[in-house]
Amino acid sequence: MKAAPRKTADLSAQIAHAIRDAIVSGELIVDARLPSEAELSDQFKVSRPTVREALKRLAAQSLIRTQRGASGGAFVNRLSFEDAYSQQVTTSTLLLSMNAVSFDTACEARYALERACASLSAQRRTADQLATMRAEIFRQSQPGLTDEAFCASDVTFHRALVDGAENPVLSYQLAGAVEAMQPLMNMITFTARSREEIIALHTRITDALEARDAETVDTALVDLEHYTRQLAHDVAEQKRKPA
Amino acid sequence: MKAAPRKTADLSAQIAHAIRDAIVSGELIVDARLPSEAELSDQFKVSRPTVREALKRLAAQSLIRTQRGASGGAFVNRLSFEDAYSQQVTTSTLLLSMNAVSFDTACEARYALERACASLSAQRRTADQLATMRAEIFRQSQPGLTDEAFCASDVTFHRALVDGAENPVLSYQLAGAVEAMQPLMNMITFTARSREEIIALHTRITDALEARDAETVDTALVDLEHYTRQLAHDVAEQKRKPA
DNA sequence: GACTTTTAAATGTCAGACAAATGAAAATTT
DNA sequence: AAATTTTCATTTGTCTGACATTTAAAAGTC
Repeated sequence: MKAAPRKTADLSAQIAHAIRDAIVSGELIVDARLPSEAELSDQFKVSRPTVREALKRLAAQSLIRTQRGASGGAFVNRLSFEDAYSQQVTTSTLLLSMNAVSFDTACEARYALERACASLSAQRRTADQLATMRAEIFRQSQPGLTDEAFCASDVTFHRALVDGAENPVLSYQLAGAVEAMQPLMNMITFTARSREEIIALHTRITDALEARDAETVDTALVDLEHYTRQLAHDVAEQKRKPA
Repeated sequence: MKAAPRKTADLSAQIAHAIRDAIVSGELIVDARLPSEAELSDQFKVSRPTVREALKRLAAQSLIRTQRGASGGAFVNRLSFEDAYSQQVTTSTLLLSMNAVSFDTACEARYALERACASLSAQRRTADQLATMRAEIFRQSQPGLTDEAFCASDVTFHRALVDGAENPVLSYQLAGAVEAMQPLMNMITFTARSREEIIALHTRITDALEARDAETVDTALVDLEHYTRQLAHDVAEQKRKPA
């Protein structure tokens, strides 16, 4: 953890980078306590506010956690899947909203990833996950449901599908993508007719999953992707000439 | 962008959250200039160092950039695919190293995602990408290559395969996963025999891609996954009894 | 008009101080 | 002696005020 000055960046950025490298390289292991802010100030020959800014940068990435009081300090954080997942959601959401990624592109990516999980889910799905999916299908069929609630249920349904793969790395990657797309999905108004269609596809997916029929799950997901993109396309058309 | 106090967290965390919400909600658009640190201090009724800590948190996530001098300040950053990608690499790397994700799990996730891209790549691959892949295959066949260089070339090869899908969302997601696995891959010693096998599979993939034969690409990737996992398994065996 | 100088505004950094939390040791009580 | 309370040192959180540095625009000069 030595002060390796890179380019001419802020001191706080340099220090954050140095500490981050120490963590990534394993020099600082999980739950290890960093030197106190005063000690870091001495080591890096900077003031305490500068050290603090560096530590806040790391805290923002969930790399460290801090605790006040005696025997307190900054500790290397074990990055949980949840932390990683929420960071991914934020990043993906911003990427989608700020870079004007088209709905088609996002949709294609999402279903491509989801289909990658599907074959694994077909092998490994538990009764629990099937129950979750069927419960969400039931919820989706309730007449009084708002569009937002319908979409939220949709997310839960697909998360269950993804979690069925029993691979936390896949779950974390994909769940981020699915959730990040929710705002875009919310912009689509679901008519009673389109909900019916989606529920039918969800049922087809769940049935196939129960039968461990990977191929049918795959084709159903392809159909769902096409249908979703068609819906988005129709909404865009309608907006252009709202006669 | 009002001061909405959440729980009993640090002030800097609260402020960072408030500003982040303003960005995500679109209240602050790309390239918009935030109020100066002094003005933010007044608005949130905190001191400048506290505001600065909040801003550093946001800077760590590439949500803002700062510029010194007159007409300088903090600006909402357009999150580039590159920024998102490097964040994803960091997060994925830490997740893999700190959570003791098994090689099998990581490998399975990686190839599942990669196969998701493959069918799209088969449709859209350009001559350029094919050329890159063949160049890397050639590099991999050079006898003097170190294991690290072999792995690096492997990453480049697979990135080209993923980029062939012409879907930046997929590229950003998957490239992170592939790169994060490199340290794990580096731990595998590639004998001349195993390199030969891998090169043969890479060639099979590239040929199939050139012929736009999605199915063969898929099966070749399945074979490559199995072979990679077998190699890792053998290495683990060898370590247990290095007779 | 083109160039140079000045200036004001903003971030970057520093120093010192106090507040608040917290665990451990010391003192007190039972 | 055991249990409880008090004290205390350590560490982060926050504030105040100041100065350094950068930078673009305004003012001045040729």
